[in-house]
This record gives sequence, C-alpha cells and structure tokens, in this order.
Amino acid sequence: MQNKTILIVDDEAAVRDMLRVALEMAEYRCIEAENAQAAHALVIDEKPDLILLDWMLPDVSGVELARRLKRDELTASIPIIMLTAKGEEDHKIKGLETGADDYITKPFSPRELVARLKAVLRRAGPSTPEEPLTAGQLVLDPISHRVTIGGQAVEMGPTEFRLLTFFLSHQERAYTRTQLLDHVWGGNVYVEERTVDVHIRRLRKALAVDGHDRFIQTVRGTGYRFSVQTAEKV
Amino acid sequence: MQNKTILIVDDEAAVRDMLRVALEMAEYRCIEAENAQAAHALVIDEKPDLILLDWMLPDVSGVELARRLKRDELTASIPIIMLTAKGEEDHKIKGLETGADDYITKPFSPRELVARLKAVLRRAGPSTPEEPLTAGQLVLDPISHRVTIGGQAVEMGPTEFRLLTFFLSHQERAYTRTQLLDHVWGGNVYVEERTVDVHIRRLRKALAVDGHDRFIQTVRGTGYRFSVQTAEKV
DNA sequence: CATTCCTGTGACAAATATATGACAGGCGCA
DNA sequence: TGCGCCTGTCATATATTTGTCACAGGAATG
Repeated sequence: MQNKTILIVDDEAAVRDMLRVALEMAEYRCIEAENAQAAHALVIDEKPDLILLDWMLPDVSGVELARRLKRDELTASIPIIMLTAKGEEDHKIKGLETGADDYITKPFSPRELVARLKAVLRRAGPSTPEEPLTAGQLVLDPISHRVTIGGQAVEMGPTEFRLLTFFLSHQERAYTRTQLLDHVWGGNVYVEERTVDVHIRRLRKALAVDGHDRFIQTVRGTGYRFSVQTAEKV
Repeated sequence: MQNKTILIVDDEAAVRDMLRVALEMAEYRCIEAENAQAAHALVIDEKPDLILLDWMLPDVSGVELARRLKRDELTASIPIIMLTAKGEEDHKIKGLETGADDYITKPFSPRELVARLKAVLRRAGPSTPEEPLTAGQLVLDPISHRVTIGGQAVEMGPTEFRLLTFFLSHQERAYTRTQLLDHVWGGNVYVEERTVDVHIRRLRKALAVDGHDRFIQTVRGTGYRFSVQTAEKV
C-alpha cells in the first residue's frame, strides 16, 4: 500500500513532533505547518490525504481554516481531524459543523490517534483517481494507469510511474534526491541516493520516444527538475 | 557538506563503537559519553548537532536526560534520537513525548541509522526560501532553481548560483573577498582569495546576456558590490 | 612617465557529480 | 519450481565544476 500523506497543523513544535513520530511509526508520511497560512500553501502543494488541525492557531483559527478548505473545490474532499484541548469540548459540534470529519481531545494516546485516523481515511474511501496529468504532449491517466506521448503509449515500471506522477504534479520545481526519495519512495524507506539517478535514467529512457529526453533536467549539485517549458522549446 | 558533530550516549562501549564506526563512515564527527552526567557536560561544551541517546543509562535515565535538555533554552534545539531495545517498544512513544525527535529500535542497520539521522537533521535545518529574488530584469527563482534575465534563461554553475543568491539578497553593499568566502563558500574552507575573482568573472559572464555586465561592480581595494541601479542606468 | 598595486582573463588538472550498463536478489505468476 | 520483470547497488565512463596559475591590462601614486 502506498503511503498516505498527513498534514499536521499545530503551532507547538512539541505537539507536531509527537504526532509525526506516532504517525510515521504507523507508516504515514508527514508534513507539518505551524500556522494556517503555511498549512494552506502545503495543502495546495502537497495534496495531503488527511489533515490534523489544531483548534487554536496563531493567525487564523483552525475552525476558520477548515471552513475555507472545505469550501474550496480542490481541497474539499480532504478529510480533516480537529484537535481540541480539554476545556474546549463545548465547541465539538461546531468543529464538525465547519467541515471537520472527526475530532480528538487532547491529551490522547498515539494509539487512539492512529485508530481514529485510520477510521476517517477508511470512511473517505479509496482516494478517487483524479484528472489526467499532462505536460505538453505527455499525458498520464491515473485511472487507466497509462502514459502516452502524442497518443503513443509509453511503457515503464511502477517506480517510474510513481516518479512521473509526482513530477507531473510538481512541475517546474527542482528536487533533491532526498526529497524525491521522501515523496516517491515514501518516508520510511532507506535506499541510496544514487538509486534516484538510476530511476531518473529509466524514466528518461521511457519518455525518450523520439530519441530525446526533453522533460527532466538535471540541476547540477542539487537534483532534478521536471519541466515542459524546456521540453517544448527545442 | 560540513561535518556535523554527533554525541553518542550509551553505557556499553561496544554499542558506542559500533555507532561511531557507522557514523564516521558517513563523515560525521563523533563524541561519546557513557553516562548522563558526562553527556550533559559534553553537550554544553561541544554543542553537538545531534544526540544519540540510549534509553537506559546507569545514572539518570535517558528519558530524563532528554527532558532536561529539551527544557534548557540553550540545548532545546538540538535534535535527539532515542535508542531503545526490542522489548521496550511500548516506551517508544513515551520517549518521544519527553522531547526526542525520533527513536531507533536496536538492533538496527547502520544504513537505517544514518538515514534517520539525516532525516532528523534535515527537518531541523533551514528551509529554502520560497520567493523569487529579483534585481531589475534579473530573476532568480529558488524553487525551480532557475535564473532568467528578461525571461531569457541564464546558465551557471552551482557556486555562481549561490554567489548570485547571496548578492541578490544583499544588494547595494560592498563585500570583501573574505566576506564573500565566508557567506558563499561557508566559514571553514580554505581557498585563495583570488578564487573569488574567478567566480565573479564567471558570474559576470553568465549574466552578460547582451554583452555587458551591469550588475557586479568592482570596488577597488576592497571587493565587489552587486547593484541594480548602476545596472539599469546603462 | 615610471612604478607598483590590483583586477581581469584564459588555460588547466584535479576534484566532483552525473549518466550508463551490468548484475544478483526478490517477487509474483503460471 | 522456473521464468520474467523490477529494484537497488556497483563499477565505469562522461561531463562539469573548481581552485590556481601566469600573464595581460588598468589604475593609483609621485
């Protein structure tokens, strides 16, 4: 099973750390934000599978953030679990009214957290396959699990497919090998960084329909970047 | 990459040796302590970048030590990885609640150790700035790791990129070669001052899209200055 | 104008980083 | 069990980048 990404939003680093470790033990990948603004950016950027949202945040309240996310077409389908402190129980119902899918009262045991999280994820069902991802002539259809360039089918292995999927949803951005390992392989896997090179090469080879790879640029000293601009330019 | 210092705290010499070997192979500098008291002294004295802390120690328990370190202003920011034995799994999360940033269960592979250690260090480290840096027509986008002048892509090596990044965030100010070495190359590297000249030249060449470099001025007898005013003036 | 500093350049060899081709183990499937 | 496809690692080939030099110009100085 592919790793789910959980976004943790809490202003206390200690709480975030605890949550992160508990979740990573359960094989989830975590990303963190300490305020609503950062959280919003991350939601757009990383498309997490679930959001753990603290009731109280320094800038905008968690409730308000939840409301916004649920109102936005793109983010509405992401389940939200609200974290509330003991005294705030009165707001429970409100929390759910704003669109949260569940709430947990602090303090809670890591076990409980993971259990409820799983429940919410299960309820949300298998994340609906999205729209085809494209880059110029290149089209990746998540539903049929197929890749084509100008209508021409392209074959590749599972890892290359995941890599390409990631690249297509994060174009024009340079990633280090480590970041790619985190995102494509999943946080709790330990492989050599050079392995990324090899898979990049395999992907390039697969995409080089006409003998030229114009999609993946190497960023010397850093890593790689997927970009269609450069690709089309030729 | 600059060498990070890791403090190993474990009462068994054999374990310390193993850890040290694994870490030194990965280019880390190691210091060791076999009890909490010695560990505490070393933390103050050496300011390690990360602490590997055994759960069980002869004097004070590792958990307690972690708690103390995290409570102290000076040491709170140092990441801690807790080492636990197989049977102690239940304690894992408790350990994390006390402030550890990650845990590893013994026995573990050296590779896993190094990987998790890197992950923890990475999380603690600074993150890339998000906003593009600009100077007139010149734009450096840290995200895509690209430089353009009036939309036209500009190629340069990693060092030139770092140099330009520095200049763009410190415009209109003259820097000596030594200062540039400190900021762009990183404090403790030994290279000739004249090396800066060469990189300045390379950067100028890269930026001289139209045949003229108007961005970097020479401050005779001192060093260089990046300024867009002069650049635009033509 | 002669001197003495400084900085600009082009060339290099060594150091690094990346691309490639091969390979053995792991896994699923017939 | 045998076969074929994937994967992660290596060792090796290539490609870039880097730090230094030696030398050419230019600028101050007197």
